[in-house]
Amino acid sequence: MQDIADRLNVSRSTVSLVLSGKAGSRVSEEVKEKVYRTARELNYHVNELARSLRTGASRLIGVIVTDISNEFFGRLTFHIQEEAKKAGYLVLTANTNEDLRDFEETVRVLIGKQVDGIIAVPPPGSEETIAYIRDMGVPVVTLDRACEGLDVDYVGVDNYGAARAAVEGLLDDGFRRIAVVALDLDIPPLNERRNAYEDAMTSRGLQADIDIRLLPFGREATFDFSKITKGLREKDAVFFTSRRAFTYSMANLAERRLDIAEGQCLLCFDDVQPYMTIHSHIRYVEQPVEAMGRKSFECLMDRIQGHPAPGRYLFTAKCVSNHKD
Amino acid sequence: MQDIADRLNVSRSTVSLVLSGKAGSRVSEEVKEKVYRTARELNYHVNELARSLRTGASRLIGVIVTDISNEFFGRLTFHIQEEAKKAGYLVLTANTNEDLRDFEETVRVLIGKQVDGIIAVPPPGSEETIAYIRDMGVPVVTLDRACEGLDVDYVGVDNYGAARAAVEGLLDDGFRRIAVVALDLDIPPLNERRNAYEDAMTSRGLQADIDIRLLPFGREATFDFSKITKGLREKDAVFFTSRRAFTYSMANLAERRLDIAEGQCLLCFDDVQPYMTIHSHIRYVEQPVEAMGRKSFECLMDRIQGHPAPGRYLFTAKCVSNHKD
DNA sequence: ATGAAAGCGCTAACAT
DNA sequence: ATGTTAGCGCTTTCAT
Repeated sequence: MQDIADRLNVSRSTVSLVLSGKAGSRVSEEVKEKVYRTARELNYHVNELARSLRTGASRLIGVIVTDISNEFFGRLTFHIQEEAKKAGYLVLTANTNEDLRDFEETVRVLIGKQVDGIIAVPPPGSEETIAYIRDMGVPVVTLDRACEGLDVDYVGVDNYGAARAAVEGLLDDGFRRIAVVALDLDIPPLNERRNAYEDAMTSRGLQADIDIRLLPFGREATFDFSKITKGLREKDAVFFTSRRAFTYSMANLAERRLDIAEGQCLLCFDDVQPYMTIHSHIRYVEQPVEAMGRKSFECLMDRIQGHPAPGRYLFTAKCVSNHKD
Repeated sequence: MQDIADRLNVSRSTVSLVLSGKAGSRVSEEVKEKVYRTARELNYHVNELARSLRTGASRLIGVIVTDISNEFFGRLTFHIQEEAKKAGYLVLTANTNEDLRDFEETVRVLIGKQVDGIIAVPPPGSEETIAYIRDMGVPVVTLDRACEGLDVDYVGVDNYGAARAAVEGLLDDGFRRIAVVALDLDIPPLNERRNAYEDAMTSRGLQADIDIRLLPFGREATFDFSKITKGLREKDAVFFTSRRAFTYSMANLAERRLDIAEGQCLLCFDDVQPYMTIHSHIRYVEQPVEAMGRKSFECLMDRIQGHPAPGRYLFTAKCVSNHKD
């Protein structure tokens, strides 16, 4: 910058004004032109770090998810990034693997990097950390999972409502003996979906048929899958409360050469469209991932721009089926 | 920092020394202790931006992929991030959607943010941009796709070798009429896989049976899928050159109620393990994603730490089958 | 063992 | 319309 100024016999401030687009009519067109040209010649790039230090805004946001390799979070992140790009922000992404320590550490590092805001999928027990972010004066919006009793932005889906409607749809269509296969993870969305199932069954007087199978969470978990799925063939329908529960089961079914019964209906919370060929009757609950990603970024921008009141945005999810008729 | 110094009647330098862990024996244990305590009391966090400005190292790296919501890239990114975390780096991620302009712009922004290095999946035609990054003095490693004629780090898989072995494996097992379904995208990995197929067929005197179906690239592409897949049922086997080609086809098959022929073998380049239930004979080529992710970060670190010579790391991919016997 | 001072590259009052 | 100056928060050499 000094180089440009020297070459042109103007001051650094003038160059700064021009290059940051804040010149307006304060600098003559002639000088502006020269500055631009010289900057190009010298292959000059502003040092955003220095700029951020001075302005107090890094134009960086942090996105903390459970696991970016999970397609659901991958898609959310993608849409957040596309919005961020338009708004001139860059996105720092990090994974928690549902680990609280990891989350805390990541938050610390992100704040150290002076991010202008954070969008986070809070792992279990992270309420304090979320409150801490907010108290540090860093705008934060929680995604996918709400933080109970915390007045902070939240963007998510109506898990209970969508799951309940889907299960009742099953019941309406004559599927009565419905089992659940779920990841053994204590997080709100999964809990709500299970609760919706239990309530739906109970409201139809089918509490005796409530049947929940838990899949251990974690990659390397070795366990007896066949034991967990024992008797599943006899069910009218199976409700998988997340894509991971579904794909995990499918993969294991394949390995053990088990199969799915003929007229059985498979219901999954989350898009499993590519699996529609597997079986003649699959239904899934489709979350509006793109809208959620966009909304969470929009929320964050509102907060960064000083909007005071946090909001809670609950999206509805619709059920899709591949069944004839 | 000044606050801490004031409270303790020491200088900022002393505080800095202690807090950055460079104190060694230069500061008395007593003062060190006090500094730590006071920092905690005041809830002090170093401003990494200022530190980076001063030290010239941002501890930030950029990862540019095609599309983070694609599971392959999501997993690569995940493993890069886990390595980065260990090494004390944060990762800025961005998507190009295979668009060159987008890539160039992203590179510009990342360099402006003073990233210490970039790991990139280069979109078609990005050789110049890659060279530019390098010439700017920013360490760069290309991932998944090599840049022809550019002496820059590269981490990828032996696409040709793995595809050729997989197709010849099919031929050895008596599948002769093999068709290809591929995304219509001019990128090295996809091209190599197609070439391997053509060469394998030709080497067995089956050039007359070469049959390649192209799927338009891009989300909103509307086209006549059934036209593209016409006659596929009659083939002995179908080779999908990428997961996207595979899942896309599966999704469409499902929609149109088409099906796959009995004894047919489905071969896919990339892990489609969860689909193993679909059909009795599926093979897929499994890329060592974790190793690739780790290696690319390791490479970048080498370069950042001043290692001079770029390397090319070609991983081998193995073929997996679900067929009995 | 500790402090003073300069400076990383930029911006923004304020002055001219 | 342009320049001067101070300073963002930190590190680091050089003195003491």
